[in-house]
Amino acid sequence: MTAPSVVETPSFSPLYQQIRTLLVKGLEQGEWRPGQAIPSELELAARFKVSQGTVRKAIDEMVVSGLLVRRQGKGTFVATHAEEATQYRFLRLTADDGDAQPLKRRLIECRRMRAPAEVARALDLRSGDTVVHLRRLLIATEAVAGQMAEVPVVLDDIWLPAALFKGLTLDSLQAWRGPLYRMFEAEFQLKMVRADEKLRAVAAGADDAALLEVAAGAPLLQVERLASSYGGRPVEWRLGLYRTDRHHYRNTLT
Amino acid sequence: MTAPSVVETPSFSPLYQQIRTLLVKGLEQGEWRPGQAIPSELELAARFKVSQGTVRKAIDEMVVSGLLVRRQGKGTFVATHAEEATQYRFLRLTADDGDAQPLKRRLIECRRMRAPAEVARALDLRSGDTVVHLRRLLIATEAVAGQMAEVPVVLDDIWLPAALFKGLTLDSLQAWRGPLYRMFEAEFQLKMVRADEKLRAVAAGADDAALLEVAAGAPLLQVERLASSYGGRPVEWRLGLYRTDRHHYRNTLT
DNA sequence: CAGTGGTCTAGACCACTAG
DNA sequence: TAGTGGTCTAGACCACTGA
Repeated sequence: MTAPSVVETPSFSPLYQQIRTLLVKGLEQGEWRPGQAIPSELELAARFKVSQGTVRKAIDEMVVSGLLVRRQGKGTFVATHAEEATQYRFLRLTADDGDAQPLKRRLIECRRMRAPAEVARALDLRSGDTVVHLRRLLIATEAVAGQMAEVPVVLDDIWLPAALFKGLTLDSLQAWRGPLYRMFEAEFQLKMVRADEKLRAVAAGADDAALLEVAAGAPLLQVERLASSYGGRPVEWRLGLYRTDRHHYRNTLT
Repeated sequence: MTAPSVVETPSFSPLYQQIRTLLVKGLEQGEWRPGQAIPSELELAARFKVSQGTVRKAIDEMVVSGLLVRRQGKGTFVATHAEEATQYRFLRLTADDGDAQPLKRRLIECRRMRAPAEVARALDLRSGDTVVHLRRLLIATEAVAGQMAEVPVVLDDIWLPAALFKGLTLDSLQAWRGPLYRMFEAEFQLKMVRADEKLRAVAAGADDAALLEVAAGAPLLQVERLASSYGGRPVEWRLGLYRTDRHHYRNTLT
């Protein structure tokens, strides 16, 4: 048989990469929503006029990069922040004693503003564009001196391009029960696919210290995160301050 | 053709996984050393009596996990810490301005001792076993106030099971030019394959502060690392203190 | 040029899921 | 049972490397 061609995408790259590109485009355009199944491998092979193996290889890569999830006997599904075993897929903070109590959320602020220079640069906006600024606490429930107590562990400042988050208000946020990224997925059709973080140790300022219930000047782990959606398009910039007296940030290198 | 079998490994798992296991065993036993080529795919297929595609899939996984490296037209090679583009494959610290000057090393200490409880637990030793304790600085050369200056950025305390590092001395370490993990590979046939890190923000103690040339109490990024070799066997435990005033620890989530 | 990894096909059979 | 992903084969051709 002669080599098939995917006429829709010119340019020369392996077939399976072209197919991956087409599938990613489908995800971007919402052809298949998070949690839904994409067509079967044989169906896609027929549609693109390639063999099942080629489709398989394209899907393999997307599975590795966290875009899709396979379930044997059922199908291949669009990855979602909804049904993660762990509530927070991107949060690398773990309790030292390993217990994984769910975290409580407390929203402190939600307002629209002109993008500060640093935020505009990170989100690739023009310096005048409007952003939504959120500030919130994540609170752990843990045994302290024999008593169960609520201890704030994360203070996040979050900036979002207002153009992408129309209708986001303090009320709608407070009504939402569940992780932010799940809400972004459900309400704004924006799926966070990748995040790049820069970590530093910093001394707590007075305000942040008060919110996190530590002494001013106490060491905190600062996590600067740029999260992006399918095309690598930056969609959120956040600055987190983590208390690491009873928690730590875990990472694996290979 | 009837299904082939790999008689050497009973148990039921996919053929390609059995082959991966055999290849990993070859790496553990030093059949192929870091930097060397393993046999070609066709040769391995013949040896194991499977098709090339099956060997390919086994190798694919090992490439993803960083054990092997493919070079088209040349062969498949055992990954090594020797010829990394970046000198330090496992060091996630980056200068804020992005410039990647090589770091200088200064060895402060190398002595044998009974394993402290914490170290013994991490390295899976009995609490009486001997360990080698190293202490060293990594020093960056950077422009400070228009002048090039040497600034200490990392202080590492490193513990190694003495039984695995016979003959390691301060002199031999100081004679070695290059990353530590390259030396472990070359001198002790121990390749670091994986590392698990726990990050915290801490306040600098007096001694550490002096070595890193910061004020006592200054915030530092503490990186606890357990590095392991092929079988997942822990081989090194280290506690690093990173200055993050001009550097940051980078990480990508997917 | 021969030898390597890289892509692609076509078809077989297995393992799992669900009606 | 039908439909899905998972494994495996055999063989074709391409792209790159180095003698």
